[in-house]
Amino acid sequence: MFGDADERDLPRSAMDEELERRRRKLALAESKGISPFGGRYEVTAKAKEVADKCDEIAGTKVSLAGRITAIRGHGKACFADLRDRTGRIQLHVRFDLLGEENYKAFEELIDLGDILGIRGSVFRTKRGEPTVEVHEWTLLSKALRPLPEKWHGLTDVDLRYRQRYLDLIANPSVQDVFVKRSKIISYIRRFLDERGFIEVQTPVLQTIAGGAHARPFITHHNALDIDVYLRIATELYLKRLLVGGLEKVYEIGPNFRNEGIDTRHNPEFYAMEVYQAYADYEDMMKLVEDLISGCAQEVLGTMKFMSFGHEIDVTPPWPRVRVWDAITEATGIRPGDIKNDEDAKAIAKKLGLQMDKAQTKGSVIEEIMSEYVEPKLIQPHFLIDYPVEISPLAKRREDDPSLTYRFEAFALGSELGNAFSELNDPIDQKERFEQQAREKAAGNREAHPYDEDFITALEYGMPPAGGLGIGIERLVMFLTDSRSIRDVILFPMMRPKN
RNA sequence: GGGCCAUUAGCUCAGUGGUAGAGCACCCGCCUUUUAAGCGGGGAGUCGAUGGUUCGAGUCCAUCAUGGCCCA
Repeated sequence: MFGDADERDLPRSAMDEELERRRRKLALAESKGISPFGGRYEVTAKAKEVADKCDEIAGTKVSLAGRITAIRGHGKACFADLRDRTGRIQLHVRFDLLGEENYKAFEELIDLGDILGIRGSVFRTKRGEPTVEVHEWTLLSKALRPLPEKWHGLTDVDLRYRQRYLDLIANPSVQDVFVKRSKIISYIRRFLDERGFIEVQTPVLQTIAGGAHARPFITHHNALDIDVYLRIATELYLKRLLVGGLEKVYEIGPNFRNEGIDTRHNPEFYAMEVYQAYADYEDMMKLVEDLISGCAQEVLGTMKFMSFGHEIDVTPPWPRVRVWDAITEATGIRPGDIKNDEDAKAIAKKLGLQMDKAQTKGSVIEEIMSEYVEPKLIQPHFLIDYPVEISPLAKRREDDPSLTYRFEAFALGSELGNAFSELNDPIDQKERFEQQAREKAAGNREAHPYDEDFITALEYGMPPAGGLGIGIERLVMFLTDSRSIRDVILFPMMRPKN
């Protein structure tokens, strides 16, 4: 009496039934001699082009390919939507044009989500919709799983990031962001190439992870039996190329930082670094203004746009504010108030700064900046003349050796770029590394590591130079009004399921 | 690391201790210019997981998992 529950009687979920149904259709297609996963297909038109030029090309034959995203049955005819990279176009599939067998095959075999090639002629319906009257259809790929819901799309952020392909299908605006990302990177390359820079590739696997303050990922090279790090920056290698005489170089590529994940941080991100011999940080400020305003003009068609609820204007020139002027204005604290680490601790206490890092002069200044100054910088600004303690690779100011020729570009309270006149004095550089080593010993895990070979390179002579780094994701977020870095990275880092 | 919130059908969401719901999608029927097509009918669930409280838990409690927001 317990053994008679046949497998056929077990409850099956809607999903099981759907998968089974689609697989049956696949088998049915094969039995009719129709390949469910077709091959090359000659495409002569795109959806948007047909829609835009509908009246101009009405009556002409076109060939399109794309995914079926809606079918509206009408008895002996049906309307369907076909989506390609450019947009959506309506199809009209008619019994009287295809004949009984072919029309029935379409009705029986095609599901939402299938990828089809179609040939037909362009017309406009009574209701004014640009449409392709289908003469021939070809199954190019059978979808074995159903698409997310057509009206609300896919909103579950977990699913959106883990199954980005579904997000891209269900939410067309997501495609726009990544097309813009592509255009931004492409513009940067064009901009720099036109100015005589050459793009280079330096190691991702490094034995000393320098050029920034961050903890690296560690991995292991088996043949050499050594630990190596994924790079946190490209800076020190690019400067070696200045020593080598390449003079104007840049690199665009991934960096890796072993830190937490939030709306502004992904452990893997893209950065652009540029170095120009015989230039300085003034040149770099000009370059940032021209690059970002030009990029906005190229990609958005304007230098004034909405981002994070603010009307942003990136038209050059951008205001410049000295770091200490900004700190004094915001807090009343003057450079003389923080002469050493003891002063810094007292100031931190007075301001109620809660810091998990060691409270050194440099780190307290950084904390004051991020707490009191940076959030106010909504329109593009340059903060200039950073203290030497937090700028171990930047050249000292001649008129005040406690400061450097360094700036950071800010907008919407967020850093867009970091640049300086590069330190090319090997003796000073060595002392800065030694200072960083002391900070490391004092517990700062993000202190810059000592790089002996880099010192050696400088000893051969590096031309004075301006250098610049820009985080690509921050720039894309800024220009596309994206609230999370995960919205501008196709496959952001996620904790694995199960 | 701390606080708050979310997790229910493939998707989007209702459901405040007493029979598991809707829209889309899916299946069947009608329909040859519709478009969130329409009309009629139907099937679909490990209510994130594990414990607990209770006569009875999607609902209350605890722990855990994943994600989001805020804080550090």
